[in-house]
Amino acid sequence: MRADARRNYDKILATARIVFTERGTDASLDEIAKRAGVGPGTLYRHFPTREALVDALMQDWTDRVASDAEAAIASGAPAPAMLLDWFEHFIDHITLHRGAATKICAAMDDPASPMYRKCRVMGEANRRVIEHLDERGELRPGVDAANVMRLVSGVASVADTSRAEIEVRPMLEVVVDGIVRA
Amino acid sequence: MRADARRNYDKILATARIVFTERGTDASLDEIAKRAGVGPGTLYRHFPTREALVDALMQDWTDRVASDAEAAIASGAPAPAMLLDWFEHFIDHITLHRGAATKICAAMDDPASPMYRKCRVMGEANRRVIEHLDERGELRPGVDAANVMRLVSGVASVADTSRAEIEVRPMLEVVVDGIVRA
DNA sequence: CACAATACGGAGACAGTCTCCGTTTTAGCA
DNA sequence: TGCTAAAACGGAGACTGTCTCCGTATTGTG
Repeated sequence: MRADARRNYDKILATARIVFTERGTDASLDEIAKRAGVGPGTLYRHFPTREALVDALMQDWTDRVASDAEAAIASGAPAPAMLLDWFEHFIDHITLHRGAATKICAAMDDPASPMYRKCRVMGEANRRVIEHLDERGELRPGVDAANVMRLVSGVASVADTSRAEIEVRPMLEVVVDGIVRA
Repeated sequence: MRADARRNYDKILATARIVFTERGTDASLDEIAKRAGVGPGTLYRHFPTREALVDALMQDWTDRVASDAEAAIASGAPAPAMLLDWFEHFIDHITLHRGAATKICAAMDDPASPMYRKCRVMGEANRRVIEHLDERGELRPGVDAANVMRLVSGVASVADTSRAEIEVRPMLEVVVDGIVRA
């Protein structure tokens, strides 16, 4: 990659991070280009779709999500506490920008999406937490990790979509009660 | 309302029902106008926003949702079966068109939305089912109906958003397990 | 330093939203 | 029925956002 290309790539990303935070993931891409001081052509060459740009912004999530999962497991807390902690971290990650959670829900089961690989990493992290607890015998029989992830993403999506400030905690508590052994 | 106005109103609604089903709730409003044989001005006069149009299409949901809730209660089934049945009906209603569930999630806690009143009716129906079961002593203490509705809407939203065909049943089972008395 | 390869960026085609306002239709009334 | 004010129509067009094409500029390598 040429030096000027790299420069613009980084500039666009930094600007996108700001604009998406200000205005949500539906913000105008041309505006991002303008504020980054590049032409729209440049933006679209680096990021052919909005999704590709959002995806690039999530670069470092992947690692953090995985390490959050490991930390939760390592804590050795009882199932309910461990799950709540893990779920809240999970939701924090996928609601970084308004509208992000919904996009991730869409990408989760769509192998064609550029975000799909990251969703798989998140799914993997989640699976590890669930399986760990399952091995400790603290979950109901038949709990499916993919299913749990969808459910938690749904909670994130509601919170993300809603105009009002929604408390996710009470919803997560229901989910937790629904999967830990009675 | 003048006769020609009524005629156009109905025509637009009928066309919107078709187009939204074909293309989802993001379809072009001008296209709906064109296919309905009216000018865009006419469409926007009757339905100032997309949301107002979607809302008008949901006209008859309200009644059906309420009667579904009554039917569920009248069935006298045990809590898990009654809830599953009710939740599935609920989700059927709010996923009538692709993208509808997400719009409803947004409207649910936004009194300014034209859909807000309908959401309240749905919320009321849900509350009745939950409270009925609570009175029968079959729910865990502290279950909050509004919270349950958000959770179930989240499930609907995930299923609606996802490219793949998601089974809602397993998710609903988790929710049910999370609210019925252990 | 020359020159190919690479990248830039903005003009503009296209699509969707929404409004304004001159024209047409309707309904009530003489 | 014929007239008229009020109501409604509808389409031209302003505006905004997406995305592409291609002439121009920048880079880095021999």
